[in-house]
Amino acid sequence: MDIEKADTKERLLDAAERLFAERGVQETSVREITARAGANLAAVNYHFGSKDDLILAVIARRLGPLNEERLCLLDACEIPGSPLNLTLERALDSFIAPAIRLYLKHPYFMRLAGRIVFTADTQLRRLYITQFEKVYMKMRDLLAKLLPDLPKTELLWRIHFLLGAMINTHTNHADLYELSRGRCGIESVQRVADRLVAFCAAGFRAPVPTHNYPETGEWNDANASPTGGEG
Amino acid sequence: MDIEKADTKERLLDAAERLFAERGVQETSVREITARAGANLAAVNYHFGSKDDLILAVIARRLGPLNEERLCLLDACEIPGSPLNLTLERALDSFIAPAIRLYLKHPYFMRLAGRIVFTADTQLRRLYITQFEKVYMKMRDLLAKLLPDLPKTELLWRIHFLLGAMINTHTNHADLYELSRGRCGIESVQRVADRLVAFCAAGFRAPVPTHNYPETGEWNDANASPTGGEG
DNA sequence: GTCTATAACCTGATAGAC
DNA sequence: GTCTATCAGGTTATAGAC
Repeated sequence: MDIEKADTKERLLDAAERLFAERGVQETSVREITARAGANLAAVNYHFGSKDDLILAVIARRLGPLNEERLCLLDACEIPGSPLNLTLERALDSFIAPAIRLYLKHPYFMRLAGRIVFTADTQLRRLYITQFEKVYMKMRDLLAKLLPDLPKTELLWRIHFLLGAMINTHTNHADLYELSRGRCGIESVQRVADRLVAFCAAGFRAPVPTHNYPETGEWNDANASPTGGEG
Repeated sequence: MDIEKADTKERLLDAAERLFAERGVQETSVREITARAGANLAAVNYHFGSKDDLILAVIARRLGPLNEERLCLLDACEIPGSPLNLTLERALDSFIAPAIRLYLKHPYFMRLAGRIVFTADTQLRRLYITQFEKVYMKMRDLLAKLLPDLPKTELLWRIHFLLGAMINTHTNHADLYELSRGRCGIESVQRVADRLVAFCAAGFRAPVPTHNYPETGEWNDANASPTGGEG
């Protein structure tokens, strides 16, 4: 079997992934996608049903495996009886490193992923974030064990900071590359996970600013109202 | 003079700011903007010339003052002869606090600002980032003075992390609010600057991961080619 | 300044031939 | 499966009445 060219369906996914990352999801027309994939205008509707379904397929193709790897690595961190307070870096690395590796392999997708988190399209965001919730909760619980003295509210804020730092890293690295005149370039991205882990580990271990509020020990996941309002 | 209602031009800016933040720039039609502003469809073209010029006006109205305040506060940090190594928190606060304050006052704009940084629209991004460069360089130079032992490449990476953490904070705070079941809510956002400063200050002071590369002492701003390519 | 009507264009989706 | 042709609906921008 020759390598030749992939089938139309996969070529459409590749073309859409790249164009969505480069020009935006809403801003990319089906015509552009089919043109780049060397397919006919009707191909998207034939293979995927609609443009929306193509978007879902582009996301699902890579996001599922990414979060599976994270869950697997996070699980491996929980070795009973081991000195937990020494494994903060490992826990953070289990979450961060898979994303950096995927960025090296599929930079267009990871740029697209970051743009989706920061998009105003609530439907698309909701879909993406829903697939992320399991990883989030596992990491949150693991970090809570590793940092038992850190108030829960503070921990959640710091995870929020970590997420921003990581997403900016794999989405807008081109800015840093340009600003640094190539010194923070693609050849050093393999060390980015280490840098980001070091930065965030120190941040998580930082003393809590000033106040000291009463804290409950629960996440309140249980009594969650299904229709939680946004603030 | 009655408060009554602002003039059409300002009502258009307010409506556009909110709709751009909630639904996206490209996704918002002039029809929606004029409808919300209680103006006629032709009003945008009459007052601003085009939709693109309206976008510029929305950004310029608030971004200029924000960066002016940051420059002013960063300047105030440089007091000759003072113990510089104790003012890292103050330097970071000079950059972060104005953004958090603006988020409290105009949340729609700061959400829009974050979305623009993560948009695929290169023209819009370029415009936004250009207005940001002066603040960036001043903060970078100030941090370099405060952290003379930190390699320059490492410093640039850490500023990149800081930017992501801050932008995520004022753009996607609604997610954190929801995930925390209201515990990381709007009533505690006034303390967010302190939290973010503490997190990042610790990150900047963290030991450099492993390697130790030869470092030049310059930023290479001078011999910058005007058409720098993106990586 | 504000409005209506419309031009010129682009979009996603589809019917039907091959 | 792939193609052409086309539909129905949305977009920005503008000309011209008031």
